[in-house]
Amino acid sequence: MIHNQPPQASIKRMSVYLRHLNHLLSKNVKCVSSAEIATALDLNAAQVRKDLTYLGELGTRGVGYHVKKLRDSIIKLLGLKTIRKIGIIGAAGHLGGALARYPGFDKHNFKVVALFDTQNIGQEVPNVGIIEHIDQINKIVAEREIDIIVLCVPTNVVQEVFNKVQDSGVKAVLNFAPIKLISNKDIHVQNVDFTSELETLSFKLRTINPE
Amino acid sequence: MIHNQPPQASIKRMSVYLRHLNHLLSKNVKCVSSAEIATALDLNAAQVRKDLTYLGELGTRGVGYHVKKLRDSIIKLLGLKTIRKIGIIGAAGHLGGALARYPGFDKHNFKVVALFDTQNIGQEVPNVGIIEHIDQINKIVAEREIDIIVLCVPTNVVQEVFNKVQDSGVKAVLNFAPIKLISNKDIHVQNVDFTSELETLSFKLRTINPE
DNA sequence: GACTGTGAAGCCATTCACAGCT
DNA sequence: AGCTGTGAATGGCTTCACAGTC
Repeated sequence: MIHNQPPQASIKRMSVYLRHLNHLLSKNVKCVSSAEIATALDLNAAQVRKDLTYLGELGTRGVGYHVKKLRDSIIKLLGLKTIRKIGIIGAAGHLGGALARYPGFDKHNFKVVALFDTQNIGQEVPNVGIIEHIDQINKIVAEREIDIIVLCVPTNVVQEVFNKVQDSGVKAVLNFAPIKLISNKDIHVQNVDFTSELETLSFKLRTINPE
Repeated sequence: MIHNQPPQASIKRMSVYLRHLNHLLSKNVKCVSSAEIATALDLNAAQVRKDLTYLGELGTRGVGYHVKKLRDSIIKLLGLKTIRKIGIIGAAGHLGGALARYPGFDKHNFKVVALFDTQNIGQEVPNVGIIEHIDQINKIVAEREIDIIVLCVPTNVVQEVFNKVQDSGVKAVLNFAPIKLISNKDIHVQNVDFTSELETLSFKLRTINPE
């Protein structure tokens, strides 16, 4: 059967599968069934199978999936065979600084190669690098072949900073500010919005414990 | 018309509307149409109207929506009329520390009332509080009426910590670790998974720039 | 004329159910 | 027997299109 692009929802789950497969590999598990994956991740087994067919027909009927093959296919699908290079803007702030020091990037095939801010220029984050001025962004993006810019700047300046990022030629942005960024170019934007998640929790609490 | 509970997707957008309405209020805008909201937030106007009817029939045909009334209704729907109290576990870490210092909580009707860790007990986060040992969680949750626990602990211990959190009687958890938490009680869990967002970006980059 | 509220239609994602391998 | 791959059925969300109101 010919497979189209996997839908957005499947892509999100691919990340989740990838982590679980890494976990299984670390426990030396060689083979896994869709039902086992579904149980571990609280999903439907049919959905797991349907998602995995976007990778090709990797399973063996009556047996299951080969963990390593599956993992490698997901890494390939997600474009993680080569390490993705990240630049963090707002690295002098608390959140930016925390991300710069996040130890999990290596394991996930990402690498922080640049730190930007308008303050604390020259300050070093051990094992990562030195904070550089955001005005250098065009040059540094090109030189270090940055794939993704992570925006950790206050909400009131994020649109302005985002405009500079667009001009730098970067094609993907991860935005931590709780605001919809307006873009005029073809640039991919994903948002991490913990405020919204907190408000969702607040709503759910309300249904248990209404006024 | 009788309205049921708004669907999950609408709740997520309520957060987004709330922020936009706050923004409009700060610019002294009194009245807004569904089309204006839709343009600003990159949504469909019919969807905005449908979402807003979950709040009741607040609009005026031919005119639009009263910004303040709309805002108050969303705050009520999301259960944010009373401030929601937050406890942060892993407050001695980089991410937990950054969240403890996040200045946006006030504006969003959340308040950090407890900081937990197993290290750096007694250390102070200015204007927030002192880091206390996680073994105190049951007592502190009850005393300070904590609504939501934010988990900023390393992936390899998060399930273990989550088990303690469940026993503490808290009813909502925001988890920053990239793993599916297994729960045995009725507890609401939302996840913030920036690793997954990064992998989504990596996938999108791949379609521009395939191997 | 402008804009809301909403049934109906359309679209996407999930789940079912079973044929097809091993 | 056990498990995958997948068409068909279902369910949920989004968008259309227009009647209803100011």
